[in-house]
Amino acid sequence: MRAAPTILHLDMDAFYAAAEQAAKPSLRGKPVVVGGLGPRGVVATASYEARRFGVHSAMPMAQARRLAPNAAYLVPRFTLYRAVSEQVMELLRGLSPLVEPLSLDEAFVDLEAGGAARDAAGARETGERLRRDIHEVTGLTGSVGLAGSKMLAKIASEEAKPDGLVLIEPGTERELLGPKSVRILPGVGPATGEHLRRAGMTTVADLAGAGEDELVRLLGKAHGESLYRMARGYDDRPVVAERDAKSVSVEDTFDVDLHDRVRVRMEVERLAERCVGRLRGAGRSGRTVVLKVRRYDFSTLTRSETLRGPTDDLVVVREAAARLLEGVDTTGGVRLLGVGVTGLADYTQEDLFAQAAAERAAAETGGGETSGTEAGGTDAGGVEGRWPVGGAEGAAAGGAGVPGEPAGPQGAVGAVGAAEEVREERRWMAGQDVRHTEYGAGWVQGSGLGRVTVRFEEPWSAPGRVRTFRADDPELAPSDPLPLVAGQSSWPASLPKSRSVEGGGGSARP
DNA sequence: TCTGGGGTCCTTCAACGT
DNA sequence: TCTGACGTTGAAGGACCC
Repeated sequence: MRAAPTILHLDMDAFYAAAEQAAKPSLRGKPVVVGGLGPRGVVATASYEARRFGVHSAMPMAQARRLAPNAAYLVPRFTLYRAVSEQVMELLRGLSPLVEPLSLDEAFVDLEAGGAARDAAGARETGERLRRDIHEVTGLTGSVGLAGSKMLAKIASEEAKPDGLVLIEPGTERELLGPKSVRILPGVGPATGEHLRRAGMTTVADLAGAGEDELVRLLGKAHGESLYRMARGYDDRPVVAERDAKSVSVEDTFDVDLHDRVRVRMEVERLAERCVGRLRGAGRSGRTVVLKVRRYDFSTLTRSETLRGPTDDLVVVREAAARLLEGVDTTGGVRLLGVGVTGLADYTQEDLFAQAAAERAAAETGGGETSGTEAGGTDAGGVEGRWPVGGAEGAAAGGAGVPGEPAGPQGAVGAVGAAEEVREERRWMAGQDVRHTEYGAGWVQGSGLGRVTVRFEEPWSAPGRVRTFRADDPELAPSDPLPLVAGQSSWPASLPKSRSVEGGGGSARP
């Protein structure tokens, strides 16, 4: 434990929803829910207005719609969130070289390493200045926690929400933690919480009083020991700036369970392509291929195969995934499929060719495959953190589904199809940025039946008017997100190209 | 109309080599 | 040569986090 509260935890308030409200003046002060719009979507973030109706993260979207039928339901726009996140992280890096991002909207900062604060007063002033800067640059609010450890700084920022700052003075930790629920400690989720409750422990003080041996007996060595330390306020985990990923994976939940074995195999191949695209985008290769299957009854199983050496070869990964699928019974239906690679190594050319050659020789498949690397590289490469945008298709858009089999996630097929058939019907997602040659910038409020409704407004304008167009109106085009604050010179100039065909349909106001 | 996606870490068990 | 102890590795699953 440090002598001064110089670990800072920043947590942006209802980040995705707040960014949407900042971008769309007509939604300010209104309930906004961001998440998957398909029949199996869940809530990613709800604005504070929506939370008053009981809507919260990870809730099934259908349930959210029942609780808050008049909220705006939007598909996530990671392009925007990433750009705003980068602005925030840049401000944090101005405070210290030791910044540990946890996600797009959260990070730890070691203020001591940056010399930004040496005592409580200095830390508080730095935190308040940061909050002002964030609001000035992004138009959004964030909550700041300051303490002598990561655990306490995170608890402090939670207490500070929304739009506040809380500092925990060293020496007050146990008194502060004691009466709180065990669930505030990192690593205590629903299962561990219930386990502890059955053992008669509901507060942090109960854990501290139980003793290390008892917690180890209940939860195992690693978990028990770390929890005992945390319960007494000890946490010496350092802020770590750079972390190498240990695995890369992609998965898709289908709108309707898949029963056709051929279709299942095809989806596994597509997932392998996307996975390898991401792997290569990160300049990595991996040794263990993992197949994940969630069945109709939500039971999940994984199968894995470790290769002789690391690879980033599409053919190798695809064939390994296909072999793993052979050993899985899919009768009854498949709800989700995933393909991942673990045991990551840094990419080397030698590894690639040696492994590819060895695997091909061993498998003796050949089958007309050439190098097969192009598909993986161009498909979904580099697009990470995607929401299941495909889930919004089919059911909501009411078109362009795959005949026979219900429409599932369509990322790869959609993109390929669009390249060949430019005249194909355009699809619009609720919340998507657009530009009209006459009316300017706006966003899709809803679409369907060959029509798209657009609200024309900008982050710095008054709430705008709504107009409806034909879905194939040539004057309407997808566009990149605008900065949330007018005249942003620091707004990332090279935003990823907007993905116009990644989903469609749905409505912000059903 | 129940329950996403992308991760990390830990535990258990079995196989295998020494 | 056989057997047990032990460490390592791989496979699978579970809990947790955002």
